[in-house]
Formats: sequence, C-alpha cells, structure tokens
Amino acid sequence: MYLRYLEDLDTNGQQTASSDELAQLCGTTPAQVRKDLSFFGSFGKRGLGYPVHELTDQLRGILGLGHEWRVVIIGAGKIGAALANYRGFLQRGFRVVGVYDNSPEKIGQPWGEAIVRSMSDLARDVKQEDALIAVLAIPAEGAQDVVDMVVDAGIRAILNFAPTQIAVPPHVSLKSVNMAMELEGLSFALTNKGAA
Amino acid sequence: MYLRYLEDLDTNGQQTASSDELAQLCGTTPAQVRKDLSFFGSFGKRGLGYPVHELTDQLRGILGLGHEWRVVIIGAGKIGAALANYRGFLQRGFRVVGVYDNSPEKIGQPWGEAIVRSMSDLARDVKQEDALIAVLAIPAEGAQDVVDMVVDAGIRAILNFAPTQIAVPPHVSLKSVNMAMELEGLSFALTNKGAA
DNA sequence: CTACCTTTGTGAAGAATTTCACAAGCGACC
DNA sequence: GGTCGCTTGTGAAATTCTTCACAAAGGTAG
Repeated sequence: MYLRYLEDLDTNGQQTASSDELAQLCGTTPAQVRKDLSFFGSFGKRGLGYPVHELTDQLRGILGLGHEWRVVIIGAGKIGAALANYRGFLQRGFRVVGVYDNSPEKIGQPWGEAIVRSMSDLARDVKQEDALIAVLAIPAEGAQDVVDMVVDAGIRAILNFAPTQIAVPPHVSLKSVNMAMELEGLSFALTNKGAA
Repeated sequence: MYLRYLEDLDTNGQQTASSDELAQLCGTTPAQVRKDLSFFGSFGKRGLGYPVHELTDQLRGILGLGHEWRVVIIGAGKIGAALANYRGFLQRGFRVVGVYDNSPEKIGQPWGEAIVRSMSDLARDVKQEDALIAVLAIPAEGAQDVVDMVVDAGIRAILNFAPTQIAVPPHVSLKSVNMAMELEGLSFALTNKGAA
C-alpha cells in the first residue's frame, strides 16, 4: 500500500513525504507508518520525512518486485480475464505465461496475447516455463485437486479466487479472495450499524 | 466462512458439527471457532456440538442475509461481469438492479439480464431503486468522485475493486479488494521464505 | 441412577498489534 | 555557531486477538 502511494508521489515529483502524509494517503496513523517501515530499516530523515524515490526502490526490493514473476492463470473465465487485462499486473512484473481451462470450447481460443490451453498441459508447462505463481480462477469443485497438481509441478504461491478453503504444504504461500464473503461482510455491517 | 461450510454440511444432511470439525474445514482452531460463535450467542450443545441447520439460520440472520439487498454495479468491465455472473451472488440475496458505465459503446448494450446505463443516471436510479450497496469496478482515476456521488444518493456500503484508497463518511461501510496488492503479498512471501 | 465419554462456553494467560510519548537528529535561519 | 521547529525511530503502555485449560453440561450404556 505504501508503495502504491509513494509511486504516485514520485510521479508527481515530490521529494519527501512525512509519516503523517503517508498515513493520510493510506488511511492509517503516522505511528503505524513509522513502525511498519522501521521493521525493514531506517529509511527516513528526522525533521524531513522519507525520501520518496529512494523508499519506493527499497520497498520494491523488499517486496521482491525487482524481477519478473512468471504466472499461470487457471480458469479462462471472467475473473481470469479481469486479471489478465489489468495493466498494473504486468507493470509490476507479473508476466502471464499461460492460461488454462478444461472446457473444450475455450481451449484453443485466443485470449489476450496468449491462447487458452488444456489443463492437461498445465503440469508440464509449469515445469517448463518455471512458473512459480498460479492464479486460481475456477469453481470451488475440484479446486483442491488442481492445487495439488500444480504444487506438485513446482508452483510456490497461489492466489485463490475459488470460493473454498484450500490446503497447501508449508513451502507454498496462499492468498484467498472471496467476493461473496466480502459482500456478506458489508451486509453484516449494514445490519449491525446501530449496535456498533 | 462458517456459514459457507455449514451450508455444505447441511446439504449433505449432517445434523451436528463440533468446533473441531468446523475448525478443520475452515482452516482454524477449535478454540477460535468457539470464541467466534460465542460472541453472538450460545448455539452449541455440550457433548454434541453445534446443530448444523439451526446454526446456518442463526448466522444468516446475524449477517443480515434474511432479506434481499439491492446492488448497483459501477463499471461494466471484466470484474463487474465476473461478479454479476457469479451464481452465489444472487443466491445470497444480492440482487443487481443496475449496471453503469460511462463509455458510449457500452451504454445500451445488454449485460446479463440488465442493460448498461449511463453514469449520469446513477444517482437518480440509486434513489429510485433504493439500492444500498454499490460495487465499484472502475479504474482508480475518478473513483473517489463516483463514491461521493453515490454516497450522496443514498448508498450505504461499497465494495471497492478500484486500486486506490477511498474515503467515506462514517455511516457508510467500505471494503476494498486489490488484486495487484494480493499478488505483491505473494511476491513478498516467496522472496522472504528463507528468512522467515 | 451412576459412571464415563464427549464437547461446549469462558475466564485467564499468553501473544501480537497498535498507540503513546519523547529523546535524538536534521535542516533552516539568524 | 546556536537556537528553533519539525519529524523520525523506538521503548513502554495499552489494546486487541488467540490459545489454553477446565468446569459445566449432554448423552449413553449398563
């Protein structure tokens, strides 16, 4: 989050930013900003604030955005399309090296700059292309099986959009996004606004 | 999350579920399950566990899923389409009453069961249709302006997919999902696997 | 009815996170 | 060079969240 706003400031030519300013942009507190950043090092100058450009570089390094990540997208549906279309995606060094689906009418179709391939090619391609990240954009049914397969093939991180719990071995990182659940959270908030 | 898995169990005809079982399904601990549920009441029977069907009902009530929520989708792009297509969406009582975009070639196009309308109709429609929830699936630029407008028109909760920080008055609930940020989290995890 | 197995609900302990508050450092200005 | 205003970095305090551990049931079997 800090990186996103620091990049904006950098683009605008701003030289330094105080923890107060970053906090306002990110919707947090100055103390939080300072604690967060201090975890990784001492980037600021007292009396001045943080050097915007230098800090973006540092954060990019910390986040591991210094090189290209090879990503496979599993599921050629709307969510997969939304991700592949997203400019910020490639901008940040995430390169989509393959899109996979198992519906016959989708396989072979052009899809952005790639062509949708069969799930049966997935394991082989992951190994061959050295993809380390997989985006899972398929229905809940069978999601775990697909995960097991790609983990076996060498995938080390998974971004899961399937509305189900996924289990991975400890050497694999996992993040899940569940849109329905987010909406339900809003429903709860609306319903209990008075009580809180 | 509990609701999701309880529904599955209910469909399978299971009568009761222990905190242990729920914890396994949800990827958490039995103690966590019991604390979470006990916050809202005392639903279980000692020695037996939780009554599956009754608890799903209770949770639906707590989450405010007992009635229909009227939702507008702002931005007729891929993300919006993914959401509208999502079955679990309507299933959970979220009814899309309008889709809005400001690109002339999209306005008037059919879109699922609705027709894409102009953003200039948005404020009026929100009032007329009594929509309380808005899904924001547009680029970061101008997102805040759109938010201000719909909040003014009576929207009380926003699910934001625009990759930017959004400010809302205290009576409005906000959840943000940022796919690029999730991926960067994975990049960080991969980069720092050794250190941790 | 009693003994025993199971599982909840919950105070208390422990861990993690956030906020506070202030010394220390930096630059600017006279 | 000294003073002053500003902002960081960080221990300590406060708060929040998670885990532990066990008494209080509910059920069952004999």
